[in-house]
Amino acid sequence: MTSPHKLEWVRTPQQARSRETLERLLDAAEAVLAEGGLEGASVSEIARRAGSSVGAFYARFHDKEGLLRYLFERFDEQAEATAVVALEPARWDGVPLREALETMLRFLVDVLHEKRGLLGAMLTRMPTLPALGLLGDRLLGRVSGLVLALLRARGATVDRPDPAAAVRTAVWLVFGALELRAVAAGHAKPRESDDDVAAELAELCVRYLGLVEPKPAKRSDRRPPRPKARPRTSTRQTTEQPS
Amino acid sequence: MTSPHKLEWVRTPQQARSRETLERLLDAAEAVLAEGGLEGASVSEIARRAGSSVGAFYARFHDKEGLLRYLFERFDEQAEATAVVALEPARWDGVPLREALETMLRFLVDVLHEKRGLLGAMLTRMPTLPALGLLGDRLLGRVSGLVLALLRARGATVDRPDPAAAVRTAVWLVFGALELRAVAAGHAKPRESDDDVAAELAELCVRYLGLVEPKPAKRSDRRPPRPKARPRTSTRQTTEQPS
DNA sequence: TGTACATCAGTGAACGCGCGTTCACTGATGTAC
DNA sequence: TGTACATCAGTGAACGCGCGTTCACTGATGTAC
Repeated sequence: MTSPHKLEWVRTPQQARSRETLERLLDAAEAVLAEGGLEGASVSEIARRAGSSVGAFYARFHDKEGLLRYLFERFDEQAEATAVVALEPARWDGVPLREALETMLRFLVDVLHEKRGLLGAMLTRMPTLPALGLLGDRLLGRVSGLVLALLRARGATVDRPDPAAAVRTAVWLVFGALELRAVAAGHAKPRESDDDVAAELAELCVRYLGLVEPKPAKRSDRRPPRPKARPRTSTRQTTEQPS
Repeated sequence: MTSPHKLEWVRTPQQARSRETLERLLDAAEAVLAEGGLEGASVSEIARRAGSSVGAFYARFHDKEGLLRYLFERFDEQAEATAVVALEPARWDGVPLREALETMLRFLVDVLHEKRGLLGAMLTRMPTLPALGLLGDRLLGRVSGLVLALLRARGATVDRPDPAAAVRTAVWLVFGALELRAVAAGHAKPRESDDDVAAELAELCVRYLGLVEPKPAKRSDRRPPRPKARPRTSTRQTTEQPS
């Protein structure tokens, strides 16, 4: 809400009441998208689910496109903020690389499944909205950079001529596969368990990147991993920095 | 046209003239899907592009849903038939595994890009049409089986506890990543060249599966690879067996 | 604190547009004798 | 081969429905004095 460029997509609320309405509309939109896809997400349905009205919707957004753009941009911001927190080297002090990878990937499986409605909508809109592709590209680049930094901070070596490019490809592979899985899933549970998928993707990273970690110093203060940060639920903005 | 279950989605044409109209409608539908996605693919637009009329459309299909189901099923059949031909061990006699992989993956990049409209539509419809997910699952299983058979026929070893599962995962990764790339691309050219992508995916397969091929027998009749089979353009059915 | 007024927020019926679908009709093809 | 009829194929205007969007109106909140 504080970033000024968002004024393009949403009419800034002036009172607490309308801010709440806005949040409810956003939550409802994501819920409806997850259940019925873009086709089931009519403005009246979104308003109904939010316990609001069509008029209230248009008091907040210039048009339906505005809602979608706002949701996409918010997703991008939340994803990046979460990645920054999750990939901070300090968070994984004393945790073996493979375990760290698995924990992160398991988390990613859940997030992408939760956001499958939004992801599906983004995929649908991508051919028409080239800016969306750029958004995805930017996020991919940002996450890859963070992963590379994390690996370097741990002193892990990547057995590839161009580690940066290889990491980028690995991130792309993981996102592509999980996005396909999440969007294709619908409500049905896929055949492989989420844990198995996370473990396999960790295996993929280790093998594809040729990851080797230096022997850990046998410190006695090895802490167990702290629980991973969850992305903010859509009722709050996630622009604050990681602590 | 010969498989009887298709009668559900399409009204079998009786004359050559109407068969041609049907083909033109199908081609137009794919073209329109590729350009404007599901949203741009109205019945009147499809008919217009086919140089036909709305009435002619409904003479062939019960409804719009019928067209989509037919296209999806035809894609599935063509994909499977192409996979059978492309993954036949004899085709790759004397070709090193890595080169074979790269050639096949390069081909896959092109096909998925060509079919990006249809793939996008399938992704959009998947949450609503659970049958589509099953279709994808079946194809994934079938292709994985063929890949595994090809590897075995060549005497290549897979350094994984459960080779079948690992191959399946690899196929899933490749499809997911390429589908994301193709659908997200729209008309813009992605940053990495198609050749680079194919090479990287080959690297992925070799490393992730721990592929090792036995030294080739130094036969003098080592033939160069025959050109890969192209999938049939939509003006012909692809139910014939590989020669 | 109380009152008057301006602005913000929300409501839901109404409108117009584009879509999927139908249908009365015309033209082309095949068949019987 | 020619003619009469039946069926197949195609046309495009018309219909109805649901969608996105607007707007006249009511209610809530904030502010000036």
